[in-house]
Order: sequence, then C-alpha cells, then structure tokens
Amino acid sequence: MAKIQQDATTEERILAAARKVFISRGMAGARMQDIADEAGINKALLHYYFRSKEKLFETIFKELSLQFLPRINALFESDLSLFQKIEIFCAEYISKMLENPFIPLFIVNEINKQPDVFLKKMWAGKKPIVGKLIQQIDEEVKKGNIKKIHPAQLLLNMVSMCIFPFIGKPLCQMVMGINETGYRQLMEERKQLVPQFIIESIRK
Amino acid sequence: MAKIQQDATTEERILAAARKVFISRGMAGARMQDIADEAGINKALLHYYFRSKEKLFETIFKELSLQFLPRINALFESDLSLFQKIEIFCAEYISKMLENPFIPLFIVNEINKQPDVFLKKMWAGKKPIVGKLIQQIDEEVKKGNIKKIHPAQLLLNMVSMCIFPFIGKPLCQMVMGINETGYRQLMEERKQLVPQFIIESIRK
DNA sequence: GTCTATATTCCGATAGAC
DNA sequence: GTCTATCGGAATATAGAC
Repeated sequence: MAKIQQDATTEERILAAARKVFISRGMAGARMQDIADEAGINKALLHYYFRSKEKLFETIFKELSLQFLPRINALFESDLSLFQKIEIFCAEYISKMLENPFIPLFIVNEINKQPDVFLKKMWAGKKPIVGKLIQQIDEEVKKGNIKKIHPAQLLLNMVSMCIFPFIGKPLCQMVMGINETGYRQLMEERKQLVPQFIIESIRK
Repeated sequence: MAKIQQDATTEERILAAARKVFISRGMAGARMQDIADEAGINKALLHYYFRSKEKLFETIFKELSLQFLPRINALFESDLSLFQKIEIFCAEYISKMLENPFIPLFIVNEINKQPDVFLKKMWAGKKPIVGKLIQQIDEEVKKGNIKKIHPAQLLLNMVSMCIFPFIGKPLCQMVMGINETGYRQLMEERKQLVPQFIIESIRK
C-alpha cells in the first residue's frame, strides 16, 4: 500500500510516510511496519535512517509543531494594529489548517501525553511570543478603544475559535450533519467571520 | 501504587482505575498492567470482569462520552430563550470540565482515531440534538433581534470557546506562563465571560 | 473471586547477506 | 543502501491452583 511519490529520495519517502501515520494514530498507536508499508520500503530501513521509533517521531513532531512558529511570532511582534493582527492570524491559520486538518489534534494530543520534559526536549525553549500582543490589548483598553477584557481571555477566544473546529472535525460533521464539502464551506467562511465576531464583541 | 478507594467493590475499583489510565494515555497508550496496579489487583482479574482491553475501553468510553448528553439535549430542547441557553450551557459545561479537565481531549482524540464505525458502535445513534437551538437562532435573526449569522457558526463559536481551553490546557499554561491556580481563575472567569462575549458579538 | 504461571501474539530493533 | 530472517522484550490473554 505504498502511496508516497516514487521519485522522492528514500529519506523523504520515510518522512512523508511517518508524517501520515503519526498524525492519524499518534506516537503510541503508530507501528513501524505501517510506516514502512506506507513508504514502500522495509522495516529495517527505517532503523537505518532513523535510529529508533522515538527519534523518528521526534523529527516529525518538531517539524510539524514548529513549522508555523516563526510566522506567528513575526506577526505578533510586528507593528501592525491589534485588529489587523487578529484578522491576519485567523485567516492565515485557518487556511493552513484546511490544508492539513489533523495536525492540531496531533500536536495538542502529544503535548498532553508528556506535560513535563517533553516540550523542553522538543521545543528547547522556543514558544509563541505573545508579550507584545497582550500589551497592545491592554493599551487599547486603557485608551478606551475597546471594552475592558483580560488580554489572555481575548487571546484564548481567538485561538479557540480558530483551532477547535479542526480538532473536533468529525464531531462537528456528525452533530451538524454535514459532509466534507459542507465542512470546508463553513471553515472558509470562518476566515472572515471569526475576526468579525471578535471585533464586534470587544468594540465599544 | 493503588490509589483507588479500598472500600469499593472490585468492579468499581477496576472502572475507576481504567478511567484514570485511559483518560491520561488513551486506548493505544494504556497498559492493562497499569490499570491493574492502579486498582490494586492482579492483571488476570481485569480479564475476569471484562473480557478484553477493548471491552473495558468500550465501557469507559461510553460512560464518559455520554454522561452529559441527556442534560445537554434537555437544555437545547427546552423552551428557554436563546440567551438563557447560551448562559447555562457555558456555565455548566465549564464547571463540569473544571472537575475533569482531561475528558474532552480523551473523547475528541478517540473519536478521531476511529472516524467510521466507532461512533455507531459506541453511541448507537445517540448524539447531541441541536435542531431546536438552530431554529431559535434563525428565528432571532429573522425577528431582527440579533445580527445575521449562520447558526452552525454561532454554535461552533460557543462550543470552541468552552472546550478548547481544556483541550489545550498545557499549551495555554505554557504560552501564558501561568500555574494551576492562575489557570483555574481564568476558567472560572470564563463561565460568565464567554456568554457575555457571544451575546455582545451578535446583538444589534 | 483472586492469585501465579504460562501461552501467544505483536512489535521494535539488530544481524548479516547481497 | 536495501533486503530477509530473527532476536528479545513487552503486552494481551488464558490455564489452573487455591
């Protein structure tokens, strides 16, 4: 059942296969045999390229969980206005997740399984920088431009509305009774709708 | 490492232990040995009471995922106003999750691992009934009481803001740099804040 | 009902030929 | 680099004594 592109190098084929299997089954549920089958190679070759299942997982997790961090940090630390940051964040983030709807659940899930050392090992101190954004929210409140709100709550609302619909995708589809197309339409709409929703709720 | 109450029956001790282990590690990550240790009994007894790991998991998953369904359906199908339903749902749901912060991720995660047959087997047709709530939103829009919004989007916003902060708990704590107490305070605040936030965003 | 001991299957990892 | 064959351990499940 090898579905990975045949023209890629072996290492690239392994990575693509590992990405697919780890995302859909998680570290504990993934099998090296499945990854090998998916890559169209032998199990032993996995260990030749990556010493162990853990090392392979580490590679994939780092890649997936850190891929958007530079862009997010650049956005949040930029000199754009608060409203502009909200609009851009929602639109970009939802677009990215539409390309790969199962990545957020994969990441959140693995983080929860290893609350302690995990992140220090995987992220080595890297994390989203929200200081300036928080400060901007506080300033807008003080200036009287928006309603009084705890900055962390506003940030949490924004992130929740962007990410949860992907984390709960199957559940959403079942409850709403919609198919793949209906789901995608809903998500496309949210790129504009979520920022509107947030801005309406905080403006005076 | 038996931490379960000693006065309970063996079956109850097994269920309590299984709940704890399955919630924190998931079906694939859980070990029958861990459940036995947690219950303070022998591995073989698990198979005596529940034929297999799968049967035991099924019992726990059904119990946890269906426990709030009757109350939610009763609320959504009631004759309360739209705003009352939003207020009660958020307050009750956040309260319940504060007692057991890891249940939502457990459920969402397992659902995603078995998109197809899983729910039919586990829920057997049961699911949240949102028909009347959707209808109420449509009516309020038509009456001109609230802004024009797709009912599914409003529902999705509400559910996202209630559930995601628990699903992403460790991530939230890390990004915000807050401890357990700070996190709980934030969640307590959200019981009032989320309904306010929603109502502000849709009222004209 | 509860235990110890054991069967059985599965899976990550390695050895060694090509 | 890539394969086949196999080791060794871990995990689910069962047998059988008490």
